[in-house]
Amino acid sequence: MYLSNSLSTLELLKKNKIKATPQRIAIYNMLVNTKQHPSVDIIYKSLKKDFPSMSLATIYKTVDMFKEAGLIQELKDASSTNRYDANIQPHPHLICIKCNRIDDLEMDLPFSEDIISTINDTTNYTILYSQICLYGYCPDCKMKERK
Amino acid sequence: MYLSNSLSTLELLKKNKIKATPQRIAIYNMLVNTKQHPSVDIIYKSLKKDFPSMSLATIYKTVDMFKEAGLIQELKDASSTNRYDANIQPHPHLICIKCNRIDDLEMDLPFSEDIISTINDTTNYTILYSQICLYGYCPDCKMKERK
DNA sequence: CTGAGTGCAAAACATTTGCACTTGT
DNA sequence: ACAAGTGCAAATGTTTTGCACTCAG
Repeated sequence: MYLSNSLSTLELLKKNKIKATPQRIAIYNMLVNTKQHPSVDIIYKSLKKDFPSMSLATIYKTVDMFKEAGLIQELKDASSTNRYDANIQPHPHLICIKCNRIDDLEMDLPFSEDIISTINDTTNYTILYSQICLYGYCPDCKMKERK
Repeated sequence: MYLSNSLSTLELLKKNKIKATPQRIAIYNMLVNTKQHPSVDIIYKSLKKDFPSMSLATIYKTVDMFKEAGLIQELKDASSTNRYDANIQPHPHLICIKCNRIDDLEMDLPFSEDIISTINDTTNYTILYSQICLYGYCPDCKMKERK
């Protein structure tokens, strides 16, 4: 089971001082068990069967809270819709500009801590996190596409 | 003048088989003359004095067409609003998560052609372009922020 | 002259908000 | 018990669309 060697979702939320409601546990579990980088709407549809009355607003509030707590990361697909990832390790994303599918790229991050420090020094920004997005056609859309 | 050594906007549009309307010329000129990565709304407000009847829809259609033609690049600020840049050289962006200001980072792109080829081969994606976004506080917001 | 472009208003979405009701601790 | 969370509906903000009018080539 996915939690065998780690905290249960309940414990994780408590550890982060987040009140553990069934909805929040379900949302986190869904995110941690998929590689699909789901949108709020996908989360909503996916949990609909277990929580028929769950509202989109709850999911928006929840993912926002998880993001603030650093439990998940937010990214945007090619059409700008927010997508969520329970893998909080910075890692490049492959984004299909046709179907909006998002995959992870297994690769080292080009921005080391050193580089971030240099950027902070030279630009006067305070960089907190970075994202690398590679846009193009996914394997499926590549075949259908002729341009 | 900014065009002294290059094509006029009129010529550039014609070269790209884009019908050169006054609106399109004005939008492109505005983008090429700023480092601010403006949003559609900013472009709209900025051109309002010269084109009082210009509509937002025209600007949306125009930037989309320019993007498809490869004349500008689109990026998204921290709140997801689309922003535009007439500098089509891939370059990392610094994005303020408080005021949504976007600056360019003068730095080499970590993704060389070689790396893109490798990614294309190993992932079966066809990568067309990439974006590197560094999120944090800009110099102005850094000072105001206390957290 | 004619198809492409523009402006307007309405529509379509994604996301946020206010508030009464419910629930975890 | 009570502050915090949820669900609903309405509001907001951005982007898209349909269509009659206009204009660049």
